[in-house]
Amino acid sequence: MNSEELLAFLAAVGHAQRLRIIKELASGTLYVSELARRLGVSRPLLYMHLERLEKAGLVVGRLELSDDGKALKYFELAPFDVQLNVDTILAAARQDGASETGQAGQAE
Amino acid sequence: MNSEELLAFLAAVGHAQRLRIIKELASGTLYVSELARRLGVSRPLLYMHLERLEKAGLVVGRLELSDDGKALKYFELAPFDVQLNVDTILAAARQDGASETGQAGQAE
DNA sequence: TTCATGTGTAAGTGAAGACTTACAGGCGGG
DNA sequence: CCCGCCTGTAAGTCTTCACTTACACATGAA
Repeated sequence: MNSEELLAFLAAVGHAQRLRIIKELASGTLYVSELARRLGVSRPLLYMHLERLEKAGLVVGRLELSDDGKALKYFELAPFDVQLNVDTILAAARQDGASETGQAGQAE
Repeated sequence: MNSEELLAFLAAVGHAQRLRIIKELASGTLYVSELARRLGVSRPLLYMHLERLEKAGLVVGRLELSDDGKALKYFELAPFDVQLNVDTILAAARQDGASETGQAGQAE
């Protein structure tokens, strides 16, 4: 994880609404409209946030067909675990220059 | 650490400039003007960021008098270490309602 | 006194992003 | 056909926040 990815991650989580989304999804997968109702948030707004969370790798969405033929966009939490301290940040910065040496290390 | 504090922390770190400030301060304490020069940032702007970092508890500043009588505002990193995953976030949320029971637990 | 260093803040500009309203569909059922 | 549910996205508004310029003030040295 380099600086850019770390930043995207932190900026994604560092927002009240998105934190709420994570909390809600923690209890299980939901589709967008249902999630919007639970959070009391407009669907387009929720879309924006989900998009951002997905880009940062915090959630993943998939389109599914329900029994009665309706298309439902389900979102679920992606497992993430980032230790945040000075060393972590410096380590991320060190990755920036390093041109992907080593054959595809662990976790991204 | 409750949701509010966690959010302040994440929002503080989730910004490119402030991440740079942390990196720079990682190598040692600096006073504002010097830090501004190193980062190539205007001093008032740096002030804003430092203020935010200080509120979130990431840095601490103290005013000192140099040998030649000049007042220098030094900033240094405060030790921080936050594990960021779903459980951590849910744990923070759980603290929100809990009205400070238990006599002053560890770390804030 | 003037110049160079520093702290601190006020006030304005500008861009980013959060949020809304409004629309384009698709499907099933009355 | 017209509702009810859903997915998408476009196009605005509006607020927040990043950032600049400009000032007031203090000190030590020339």
